[in-house]
Amino acid sequence: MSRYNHKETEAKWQAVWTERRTFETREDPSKPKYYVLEMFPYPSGRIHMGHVRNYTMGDVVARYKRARGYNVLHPMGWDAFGLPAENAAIEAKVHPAKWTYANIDQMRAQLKLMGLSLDWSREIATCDPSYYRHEQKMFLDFLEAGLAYRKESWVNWDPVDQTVLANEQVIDGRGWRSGAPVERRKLNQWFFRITAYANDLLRELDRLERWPDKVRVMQQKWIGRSVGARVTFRLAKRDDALEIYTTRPDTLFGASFAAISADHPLAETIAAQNPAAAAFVEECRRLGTSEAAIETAEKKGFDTGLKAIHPLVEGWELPLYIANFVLMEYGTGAIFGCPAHDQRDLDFARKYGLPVKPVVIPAGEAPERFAIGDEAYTGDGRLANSDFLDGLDVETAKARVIERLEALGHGRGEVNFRLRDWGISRQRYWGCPVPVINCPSCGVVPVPEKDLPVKLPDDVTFDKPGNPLDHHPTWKHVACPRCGAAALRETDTFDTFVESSWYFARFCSPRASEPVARAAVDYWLPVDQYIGGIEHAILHLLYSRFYARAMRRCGYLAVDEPFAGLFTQGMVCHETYRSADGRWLSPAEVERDKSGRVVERASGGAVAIGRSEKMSKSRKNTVDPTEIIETYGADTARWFMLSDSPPDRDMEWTAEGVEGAWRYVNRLWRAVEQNGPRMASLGAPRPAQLGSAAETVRRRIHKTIDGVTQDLEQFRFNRAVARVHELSNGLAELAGEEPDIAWVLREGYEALVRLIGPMMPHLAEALWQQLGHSRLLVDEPWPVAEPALLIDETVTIAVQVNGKLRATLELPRDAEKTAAEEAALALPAVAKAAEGRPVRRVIMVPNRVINVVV
RNA sequence: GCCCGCUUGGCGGAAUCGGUAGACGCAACGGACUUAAAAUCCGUUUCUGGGCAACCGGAGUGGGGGUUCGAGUCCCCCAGCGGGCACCA
Repeated sequence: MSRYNHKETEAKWQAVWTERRTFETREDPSKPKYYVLEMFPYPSGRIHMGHVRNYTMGDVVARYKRARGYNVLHPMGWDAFGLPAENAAIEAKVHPAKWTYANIDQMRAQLKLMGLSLDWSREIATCDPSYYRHEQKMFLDFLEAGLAYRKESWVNWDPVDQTVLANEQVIDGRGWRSGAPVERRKLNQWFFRITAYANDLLRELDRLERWPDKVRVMQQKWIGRSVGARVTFRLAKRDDALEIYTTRPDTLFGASFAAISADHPLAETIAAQNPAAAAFVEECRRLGTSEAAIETAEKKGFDTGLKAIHPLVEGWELPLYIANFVLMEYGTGAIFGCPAHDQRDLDFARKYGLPVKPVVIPAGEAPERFAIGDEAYTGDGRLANSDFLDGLDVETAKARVIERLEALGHGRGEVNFRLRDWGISRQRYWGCPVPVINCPSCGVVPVPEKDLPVKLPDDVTFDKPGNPLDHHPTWKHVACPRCGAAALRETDTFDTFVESSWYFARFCSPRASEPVARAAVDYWLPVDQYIGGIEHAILHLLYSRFYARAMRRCGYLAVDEPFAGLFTQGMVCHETYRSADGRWLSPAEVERDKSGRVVERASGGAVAIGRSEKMSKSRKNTVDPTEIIETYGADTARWFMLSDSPPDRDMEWTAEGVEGAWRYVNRLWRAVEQNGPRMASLGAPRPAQLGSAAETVRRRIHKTIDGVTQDLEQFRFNRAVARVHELSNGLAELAGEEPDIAWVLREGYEALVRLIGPMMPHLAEALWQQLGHSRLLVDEPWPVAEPALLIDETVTIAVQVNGKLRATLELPRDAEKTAAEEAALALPAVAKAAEGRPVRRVIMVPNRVINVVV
């Protein structure tokens, strides 16, 4: 008997698929389309297990949908701009382009070993001018449409990476990549007007039914819609006024102060004349948003001496503070403080001895007796101490106040969002150049379309910090396209999230001379199933949703939502190992000794086994996919990836688990080979009479087909695997040489092979051939279960007494209630459990349970 | 602090509508084959009491309470773990 040779088999079928261009796709209006996309990789150098998990899942979906008759688009490319390439340039003195393309070559070769059903003819790399030129073209369109703009603004500056970070890239006050504390700087920056779609991006989340709720909630919070009012406070003895934003206009009569952000223009004006104010503003800036968060923020303020006049009560003046807890980026950068009903305002009021007057009284409390202690009251209630609002509930009071403010010309209802415009400028080399020219007399001039792409220069140096494009001797010096005068090219490049915000559209027509070919995107978009990590739940997915809208406005697309279905996979984890002296050890560096203890391979020293964590270089708990594929084959790796854990949860990679998967591959191979002679009735018609054993197994076969189909539809790969195992076990037990047995055996193995096709494509293809087929399995349709075989003729019914299982009963399906009851009551176990008590009730759930209540 | 999710054998997990808890895999143990080992095959494996045994009983899905003929599943309270947001006015 031949042993299964994964190397030969996998190479063979990969070559066959490639030669036949099996997975190359084109638009075909006669077939339903299905676009499967996995988040494309950053070409870091080598693929990791996270990629294997991601692309295995995508491939199962793609191959399954293909078998179901869909015209499947399943492309792959490279998210190729980004910092690591520049770091490599600095550290290894290799040009970012060279480094990137070498990595791409290596990773492409690795991915090809996995046997993925990818259309490689559509491969794109975002660092290629043939990709980013279109991005530049669309940027010019966005500029014209008012969706891109430049403004001077405070930015998050990463002092290590020497670049600007989007708010989304600042985590706990630190740069998401460098981990360095972020500083604040004021720079001229390019932005995408994502806030223009804030409402739409929020509202449309409800319609993304095939997205995880979790992701929708995260985006919802990120967009952060709040309903309130903008209120004007005139300033006493000055001719200007202060605009504040509040969500609690109903509490205006409980005001005791007003406060502005240290970054508020008024604060800057005051600081210019008052050194103490300037010092306080400086302190706030230094602590910034980052430190404040870490310190759980003591509320601090500086009394400007100015007075804000209450908009509803003539003559009521409130002190105006500069306060460290007021954010310039939200609302108007100014607030009114109502200490009784806002915890921050209360903390502040207690510190500076300001009045605390409750104006919302909870039900059951008397207005004159209700007092605020250390906690602000933020709940519901009736208004009091509030003039014309007294006695109203909160919602009505809000509406009434807004009406009054509008009538007085002192304010209006306003909706605010937490979402900020997307800052896209980066002071880096390895990104797409912003295609504009800064002319001393014309200002910002777009690069004319005929001059696109603005290519990155190759001859750059990385020997000093900052932007190599800025240091380049000639690149930025150009003539103004408008007036011809000497001008400077913009040296900022785009945030790399820009490239990944539209690659899904480019895949539809990857060689088009325009950003997208309209017919192609109209056919393929939206992506039917997108698969990737939860870490992109906000940034990438929100940016892509914005981009689709922006592209639509500029006439490129007809869809707003790029991803109709989203699946977020869990991480791949592994045990961690440490030597006695605290060194992390990789799984390859440890082994089990004779007594079963885990020891260091090199020294035999003791090893402490740590908990399972996400595979990472720092913990050294990584396993190289290529080594696994070399040893066990791609099918084994894929099968194990799918087998144990639900795909949305973290999974643990174990050597034993891989071994188990590998055993199954071999067991199946042997089973088909060994049963070859028995199943030799190739293509024979079904025998007229099937024995009961054969009949039973047939039912199992068709139930498996049905179950696996549903499992794959619902991303329950682990259950699909379990069902395949079950059927395998069932077929292995099928004994006898009779024609009916042989026939059913053949039906069973054929079904099994077809069902594993999407999961273990090489093995399946080899077994399909072994079973005597000349067509490729990949071109075969998905098996269909015979409905009649999904329903059993007899059922096993649980018999309970008072809800406790006492016996089971074999009955014909859909048995009469009276007959079933009689049979149940006749059971000795029932009589025994009843202990002579009379039967009070019998509850029957057809085909499932009979419960005798005594 | 707020929001969300999770908690089932030694382990990963299964149980679609409230209806036989523990499918399937891993690990472990016992046996067959072998000079031996590996591989393979067969069997046992939630805990617990009784029995040589087939078997008979009890408990059991993080803890406590509730609804129900019946709860892993629904409701309330609590704990632990994980994730997201976090001065957003």
